[in-house]
Amino acid sequence: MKLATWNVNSLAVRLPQVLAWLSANPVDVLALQETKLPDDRFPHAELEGAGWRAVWHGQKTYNGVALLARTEPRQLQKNIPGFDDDQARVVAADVGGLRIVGAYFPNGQEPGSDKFAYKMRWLDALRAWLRTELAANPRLVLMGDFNIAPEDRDVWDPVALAGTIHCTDEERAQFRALLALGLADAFRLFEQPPKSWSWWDYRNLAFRRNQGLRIDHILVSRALQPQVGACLIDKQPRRNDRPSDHAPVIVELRT
DNA sequence: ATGGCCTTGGTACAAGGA
Repeated sequence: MKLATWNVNSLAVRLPQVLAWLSANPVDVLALQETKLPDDRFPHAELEGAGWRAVWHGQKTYNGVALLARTEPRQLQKNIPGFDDDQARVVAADVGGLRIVGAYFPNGQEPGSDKFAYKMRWLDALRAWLRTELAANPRLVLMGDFNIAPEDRDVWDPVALAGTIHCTDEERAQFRALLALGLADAFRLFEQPPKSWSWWDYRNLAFRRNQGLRIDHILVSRALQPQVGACLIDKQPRRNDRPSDHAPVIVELRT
C-alpha cells in the first residue's frame, strides 16, 4: 500500500499534473493541500472519471485539503473537532484499514506575529485531538504540509535561516511533541540523500540550485512502523512547466 | 535589498505563501 502527500498550490491549476502523476505513480491514497477551491468547485467528476474517490474540505482563495483514494473513504472529519477555525486545513477519513489525517499546517509568516500565534494554537489543538484519535485508531497516518523543518538537516542554509519561520525552536518543539504521541517521521526511518527537500522557493532559481526545505511529512503511528518499507520525495513534478513549489512525499506500507 | 516568483481576485495591485 502506498500513500502520498502533495501541496499542489491550486488544484485548479495543477489538476492535469495531479492526474498525470497519479497515472505514473499508482498510490492508494493521495493527500492534497492548498487546493484553493470552494467545495462546489472541487473537480470530483474529473477525479471520479480517473477512478478516484475523494473527500474534500475547501474554501475560496486560500487553504483547502482533500484525500483521493482508490476505495471509498469513511468516517469523514473536517478540521479539528472543538477548534473553531474558519480556515480549511484538515480532512480525515478511514481508508483501507488506516486512519488517514491530511493536513495543511498554518504557515505562521513570522515569529511573534498574529499568524504565528495562530499556528501555535492550531498545533496545540491538533495534538490534543490526535491523542484521542490515536487511542481510538492505532493504525494512523498524519501527512501533509507541516510548514515545519524539523531539524537543521532539513534546511538548505540552517545558519542563514536560523530562527526564521519553519525553523524556530517553538515550531520544532511542536513537531517533536507530535512525535511524542507515538508517531514516527517515515522519511527518517531510512537513510536518505543529504539535502533532501520537499519545497523550493519559486524565486532565486532555488530548485535549480537545490535550495529548499523539507516541510512536507508523513508521520506513522507505532503500530504501523514495522510495516514501513520506504519513504521518498519525488522531485520529478517540480521539473514540470508551471510546477507546484512543493514535491510529493510517498510512503510504502507492507501489507 | 524591505528583491527576485506564483496564485487569487478581479482587471490594479495587494495579500499570502514559505
